[in-house]
Amino acid sequence: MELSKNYESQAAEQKWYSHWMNRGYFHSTPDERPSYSIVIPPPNVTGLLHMGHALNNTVQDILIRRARMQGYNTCWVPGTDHASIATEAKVVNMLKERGIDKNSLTREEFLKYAWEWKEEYGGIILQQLKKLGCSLDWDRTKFTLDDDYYKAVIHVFIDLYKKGFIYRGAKMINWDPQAKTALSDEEVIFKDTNSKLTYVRYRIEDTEEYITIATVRPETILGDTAICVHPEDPRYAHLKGKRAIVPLVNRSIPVIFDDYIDMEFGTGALKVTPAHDTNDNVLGQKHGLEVIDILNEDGTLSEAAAMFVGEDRFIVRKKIVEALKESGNFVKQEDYKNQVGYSERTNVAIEPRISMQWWCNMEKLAEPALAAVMEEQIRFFPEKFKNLYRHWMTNIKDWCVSRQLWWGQRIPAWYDKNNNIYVGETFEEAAAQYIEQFGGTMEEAATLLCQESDVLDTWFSSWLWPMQVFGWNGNPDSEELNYYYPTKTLVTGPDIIFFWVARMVMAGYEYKGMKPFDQVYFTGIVRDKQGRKMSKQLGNSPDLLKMIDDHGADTVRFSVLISSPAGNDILFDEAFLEQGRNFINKMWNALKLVKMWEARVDTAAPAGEAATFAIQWLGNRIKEVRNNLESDFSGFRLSEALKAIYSLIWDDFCSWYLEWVKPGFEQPVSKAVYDATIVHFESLLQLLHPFMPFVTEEIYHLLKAQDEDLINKQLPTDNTVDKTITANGALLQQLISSIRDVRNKNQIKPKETISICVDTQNEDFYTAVGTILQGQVNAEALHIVKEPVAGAIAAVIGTEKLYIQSNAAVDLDAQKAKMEEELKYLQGFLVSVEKKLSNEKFVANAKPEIIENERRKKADAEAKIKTLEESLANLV
RNA sequence: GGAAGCAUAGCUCAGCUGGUUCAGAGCAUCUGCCUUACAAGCAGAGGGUCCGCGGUUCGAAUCCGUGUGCUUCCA
Repeated sequence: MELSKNYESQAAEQKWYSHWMNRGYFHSTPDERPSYSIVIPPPNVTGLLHMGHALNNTVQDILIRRARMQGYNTCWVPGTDHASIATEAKVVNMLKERGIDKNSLTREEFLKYAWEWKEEYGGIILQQLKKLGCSLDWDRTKFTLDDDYYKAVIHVFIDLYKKGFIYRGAKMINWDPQAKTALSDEEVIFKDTNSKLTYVRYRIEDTEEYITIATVRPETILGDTAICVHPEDPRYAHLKGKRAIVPLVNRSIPVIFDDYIDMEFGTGALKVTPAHDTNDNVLGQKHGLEVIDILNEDGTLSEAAAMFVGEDRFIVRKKIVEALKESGNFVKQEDYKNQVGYSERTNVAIEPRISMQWWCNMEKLAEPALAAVMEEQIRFFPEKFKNLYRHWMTNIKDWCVSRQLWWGQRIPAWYDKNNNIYVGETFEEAAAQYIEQFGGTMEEAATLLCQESDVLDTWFSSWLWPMQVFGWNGNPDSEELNYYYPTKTLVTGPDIIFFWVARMVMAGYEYKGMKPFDQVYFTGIVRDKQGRKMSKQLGNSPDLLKMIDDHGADTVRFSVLISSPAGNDILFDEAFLEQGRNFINKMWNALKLVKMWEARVDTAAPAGEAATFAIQWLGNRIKEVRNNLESDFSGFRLSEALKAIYSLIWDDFCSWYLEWVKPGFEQPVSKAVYDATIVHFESLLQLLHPFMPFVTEEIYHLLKAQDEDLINKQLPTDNTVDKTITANGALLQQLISSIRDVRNKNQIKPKETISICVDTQNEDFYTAVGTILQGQVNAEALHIVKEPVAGAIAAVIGTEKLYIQSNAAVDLDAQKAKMEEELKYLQGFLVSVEKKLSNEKFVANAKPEIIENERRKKADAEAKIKTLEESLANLV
């Protein structure tokens, strides 16, 4: 078969993905094997694949593919969440384009359009994950608004309501005036904002005295219901019991005293607007202040403001300053930097607002969830996130779970005329409660009761994800659920540790009595070269699909992973793509070499001692790396693991092994060598497969006709390493490199042959691998000697004394200098080792293996020094 | 204002339980090679007071304290 010059990723990726799918390798059903399950962090149904997803999902795929090769029954569950706000915004836009106003639609009509949108555009991201090579169990694809899922969420809501955790109440919330919905604290992003601090004076009632306050939100003056000063502030002590007049609206408000006030800030006097500021609200409650809500739900001023009614809050902020100037209440304005909350979804400034919402008390739920992480029943990687988690869990606040939207699980509560609440799975259930209390028929109840129009926060559904994807609701002890739950590993970003991770742990303990996962690996955040977070606004996020088309999924996976140390942020640079491409090219060329040998296999030719050594050496190196991978994986040091495999393939296999066993030009290759090479190549591909699944599967099948696929090939468990062989390999490498260095330094042309003499204690070693050594340094002869060789370039490698004969002029001084430098270093080294060994405290305190190691170092150094000294003495 | 993390080669970063076979990788630089798998390559080389200071220890890039600089989270 003719191989193409380069690996062609597109064809191979399509071929293998559909092959794997057709064979059903990704699908899992419970069996006698241990399970290894992962639930995908469900991407937003409106989402498109970006670098963060690429990292996150590549990591999950690596874990799943490796587990599959280790004999686990692997199950990786895909799905999306309905993302209330984001989706509703998309649908509203779609409607706008069609000339339809959302407000003209009934809820049912709107939801019809929403589902239409979801069917057409939702889940694009799942198709994109296929491109990336993700081995997800597609038969299990879940959506947080699926019927069973919807019911599960409603069930949990009702249960928590009955337990008294969920309640309805008017509180200060974060209001998004664009999406016109409440947001949880976690959905608000605080940003440094350039504001203006406006100083305004309020006249003290019945006097000509004024008190000056400073505010960044002068428009809220219209809702002021008090002025507050510090009780110990001498400047204002005389105002006790006095009242002030709100400018423009001339409302009389009390001057109150509270030590909450920071006397240093501004003028030390604060205007209090309980309806529009969280802290003011607390003050208002404490002092029994009136609450005047001057804003509408869209951020315009309401009738209660009495001025600027219907105008936007930001416009009023400017206009009111003019009005204050006219009325003589304006004092001054200065620039001021402060933190302003913005909606995570719509990016508009959040309006603190008092609003009737549904809340979930979290304290009880948090207890077992906190303990689980602190006591490491659930392990966090990196561990530092335990602190963050603990901090949040011990300061947990009630969760605002209602959203003023239509897309989502509608809160199953009905109200009567008097706002009594009836909660039930269905209208009938709720109505029955009403009838029991007040009598009447179902028909009558239907006209009297109306359902809450709000839906639940999307996170209120995704916190059930690890359970409900396995059909928890209605069947909480199914074989299926018990087999896959708890899942093994959760892979997610630290930015949703509160939104999602913590809440899943709570739901897990509350509803399954068990943790949802054994361990959580928090990946880093993908940033651009300049360290900026990748975002749509900055436009610094590369088009991932284009990248996959251009470079291949394996290359993209490689580039993302190689730069992604455990849990640290990664600075993505497209230069990593080049490294990945070159790596694939390297393997492809190795394949070409092996395929060239295929035609020249000689069944009669013996492997020979040298090639046999090379085969054994590489076999042991592979085992060694396989051992190390174990710990890299258990600590999620995936970039380290990939580097180790990369180096094993490029350096050990391609640069050393293949060169060592390579037959001469157009020479036959021994069948034993050929077969062993194939086996080694396969082992290497297997190690790499989780990281780069397509190219490895492709090469694996091109190597020879296979009766299984690489994706399912089981990793060997015996990894006992013969250290003598690996040490001999290292020595051989060192000899080769050193002699090549000598050639370079002495400007011996590559084609010029040399002759080597060696004074050694290990004659057998040279008998075995001498041909390799000669071939690698272009030496026509290799002799064992017992005496120094005159006129040769002398070099000492460890305890081997080498003499290199060539046509090049011998620079004795240079050699001498080099050896003396080496000797000096070794002597210094020996002194430090001896110092240690003669230190009683060291011998008493250090671990035995450390001491043993020091003794070995001492003997080693002494032998090397002896050899060097002899060589130096003979240097003439 | 509270908390955490980071500071290692020109650049981007590894370095897991303290111990000279760990001071390392990729890119960049220099030298020599179009050697019949690979110039997307091969063979070599140079380059670092492991941020400053102090401490613990027989021993510190690694642990502790402190200063400086940067980043992030929370309020």
